[in-house]
Amino acid sequence: MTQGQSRPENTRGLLFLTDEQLRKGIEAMFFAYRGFTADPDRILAEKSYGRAHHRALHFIHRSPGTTVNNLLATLGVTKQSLNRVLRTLIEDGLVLNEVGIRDKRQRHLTLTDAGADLESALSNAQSDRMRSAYRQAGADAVYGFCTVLEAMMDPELKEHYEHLTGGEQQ
Amino acid sequence: MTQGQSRPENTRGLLFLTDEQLRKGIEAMFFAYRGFTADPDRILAEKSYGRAHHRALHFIHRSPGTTVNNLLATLGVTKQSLNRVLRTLIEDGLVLNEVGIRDKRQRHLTLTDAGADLESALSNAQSDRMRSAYRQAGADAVYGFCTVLEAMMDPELKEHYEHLTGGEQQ
DNA sequence: TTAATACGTCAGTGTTGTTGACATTCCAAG
DNA sequence: CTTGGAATGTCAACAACACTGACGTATTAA
Repeated sequence: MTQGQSRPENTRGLLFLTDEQLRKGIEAMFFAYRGFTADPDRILAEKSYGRAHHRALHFIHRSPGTTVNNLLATLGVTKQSLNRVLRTLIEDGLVLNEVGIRDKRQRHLTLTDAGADLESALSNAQSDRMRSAYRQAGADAVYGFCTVLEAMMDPELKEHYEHLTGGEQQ
Repeated sequence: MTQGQSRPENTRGLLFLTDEQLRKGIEAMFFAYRGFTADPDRILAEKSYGRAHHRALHFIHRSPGTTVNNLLATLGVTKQSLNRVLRTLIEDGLVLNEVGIRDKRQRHLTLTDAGADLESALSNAQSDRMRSAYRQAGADAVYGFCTVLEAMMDPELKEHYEHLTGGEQQ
């Protein structure tokens, strides 16, 4: 905090928000997201992968055995777009693609050891910055951070976010 | 908050953070950023512009008369990439490009009335969601939100962020 | 048997980013 | 006044990642 955001005041139960405060939040999101992706991007560039590969690895790690359709809905891209990424990951031996048992149309996606290694390298790079930011900001700030982010999500996306924590998937 | 993030505990002055908490923050950033850009993206799609046009309009609005080099540093892209975007904005009469007086090599960028109109439409769409999220989350959460985001920025980017608030630009 | 689902793929297109090379204009230092 | 370098603009080529539309193939379910 060098200059810091002035704390919005709560008058008569309704939060008073100036344009300045809102604009500052918008710019904070822009600049912070750049920092958020910077570290994994450097690792990915070495291996000539992109952010899309990172996202796929992350969510496959998070929900091992997930199906293509599940991943599609979580990532919010078209199957053609995801397929391009998945194909290279499978060819390179980072992701396993297994035909479903109950439903043979489905393909279950899992990380191989190599895939888990890369995912973990990317995840660590990102987590390091996140941890440092959390520690700088303090416990209460972290709680507020997540609360605002959750309130900012599209309701449909928020469901995916919450499902991940529940740990379903099949 | 349906499930919510468990509040990290502050033991012996050092914030204790589980992998789960960090991962949740990472996913929150991912899903929230999608919501963050969704509304302006819809407006931009109608006019066959992209996010890059939005960013350019935003920062020109924020610092009227800024130079191309200033904008370049703030946006963190190459001049070729920015030039493509600026050219269409100038051709379409949304941005004014004036040769500098003190230094005639520089081009000073300003929004035209039409440019200001579009910028304001985009900004309002984004601010509406931000305001709603802020109100849902409450004043303390907003303060924490900005604090963590600022701690997440690259130091060099953070300077740009802070300069904007100071309101410099010659 | 038929319709719908899950997946993959081919082809084309658009936005946004990147390098590298090169020209122009202009300021400032020698 | 010449020259080096900074600021700007432009051309070409390329890559990542998104999109649409169309088609094919299993497989499941009605």
